[in-house]
Amino acid sequence: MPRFNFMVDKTKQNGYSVYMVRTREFDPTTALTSAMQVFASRGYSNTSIDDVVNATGVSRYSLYGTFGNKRELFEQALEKYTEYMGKATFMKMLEPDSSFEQIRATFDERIAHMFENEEKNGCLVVHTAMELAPRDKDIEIVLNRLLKRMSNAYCVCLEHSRERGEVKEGLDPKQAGQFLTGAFFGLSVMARCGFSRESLNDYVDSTIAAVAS
Amino acid sequence: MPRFNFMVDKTKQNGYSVYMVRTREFDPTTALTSAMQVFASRGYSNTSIDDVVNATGVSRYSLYGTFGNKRELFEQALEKYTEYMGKATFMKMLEPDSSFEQIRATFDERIAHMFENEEKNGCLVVHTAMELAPRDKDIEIVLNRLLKRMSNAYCVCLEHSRERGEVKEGLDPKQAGQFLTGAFFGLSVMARCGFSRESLNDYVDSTIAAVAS
DNA sequence: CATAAAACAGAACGAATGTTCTGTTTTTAA
DNA sequence: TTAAAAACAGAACATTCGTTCTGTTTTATG
Repeated sequence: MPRFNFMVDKTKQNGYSVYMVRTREFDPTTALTSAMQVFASRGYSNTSIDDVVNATGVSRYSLYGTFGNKRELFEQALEKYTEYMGKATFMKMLEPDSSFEQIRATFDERIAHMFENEEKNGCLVVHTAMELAPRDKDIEIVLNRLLKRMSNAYCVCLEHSRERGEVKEGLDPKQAGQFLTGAFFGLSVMARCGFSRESLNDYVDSTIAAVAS
Repeated sequence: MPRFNFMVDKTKQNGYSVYMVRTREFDPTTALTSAMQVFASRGYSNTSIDDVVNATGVSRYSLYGTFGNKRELFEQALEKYTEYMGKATFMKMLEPDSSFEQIRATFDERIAHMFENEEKNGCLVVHTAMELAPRDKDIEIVLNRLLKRMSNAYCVCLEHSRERGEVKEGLDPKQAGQFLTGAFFGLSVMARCGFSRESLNDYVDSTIAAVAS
């Protein structure tokens, strides 16, 4: 007696039985986005299924039916987060004419995101790095890959800028890309320690200045 | 029927009754240190009282009798952590002849601390900033004060170095101090994302180079 | 309309965890 | 030696939380 959607025999057309049955009342994609936001705000352990139910408006049953369990739901949320975190700003750094403005944009976007909510948004990457990565190799790999991608994007942008003589003498773009990535996450920690938006902007100024000529 | 030490009527001499009673079998200071280490590794929520019992070798009863409850124990552990975190290295930066070597030492000490354990040590400040600060104003204040102290120490050291012409032109020491503090915590996040010790050393190189002339 | 089957709502269950309670042991002044 | 009282060990309790179960509703085909 498979009661869950995902248990349905997928050999039948569309994975549904010959009867069309009751339709879903929620959109899994938007539900996942809401879940992702709760996790980003509170981390994994401090977010209960009830929190997710409240945030998404989706019933416990449907959450389990659609996403498996809390852990799998989280993993999908993390995947979505790492895929989309600052995607637009990071993509722009890969374009041939990218410059420091694009580097700054990645930080600005983050600050804006953190102050979006009254209860300040947290960074799911930092949350996960602290509470799960040390005990879960798979999670660590996901995060490590993300940070490598970010470092690379910064690196590429610095190489573009260097051709125009905008980069500090003797700077190794690869190493500097990694530096910017670390500084990027330091920002999230400072924000959670109650630093003002102006302070964070100063911090970004210093960070950019560190690699500019 | 006060069974706990702290409930004893302190009006009697030494806070003890006329009878000297059974002596404590553990040292509260070393127990607090052990508890602090467990919290630093797993954070608040992911550390159970059983974990603390195992780490300290102190019974549940004695923990409650000595420290109150989990929350108060944590607060004392956090206080101890913020008081002693890199105290030696940060103090040295305040001395008149301090230089970049002292700045580097704060980062080096941190890296050494993180790789001290097989299961890498985490940073209790980052843990707490993420999971408690947003919902507890008192905790946020404690962390904010610590970060301000750290920023100031970096600032003072930069002013010393500047007099010897070792600091980058046009750098604002106060702002740069804050920058170094943020970069300091970025380090912890990268470590938890599986970056190698060499990578972290490169990161420190870049950070120091950002403020040096 | 009848029916199969999934979506739904919420009760129920089991495990984990923070906290308290109970009975025993230890200590030293009287 | 006695006695008072805290330290101790571990059982017990209450709550929270992840997960599953049960009964009802909805859908559209036969």
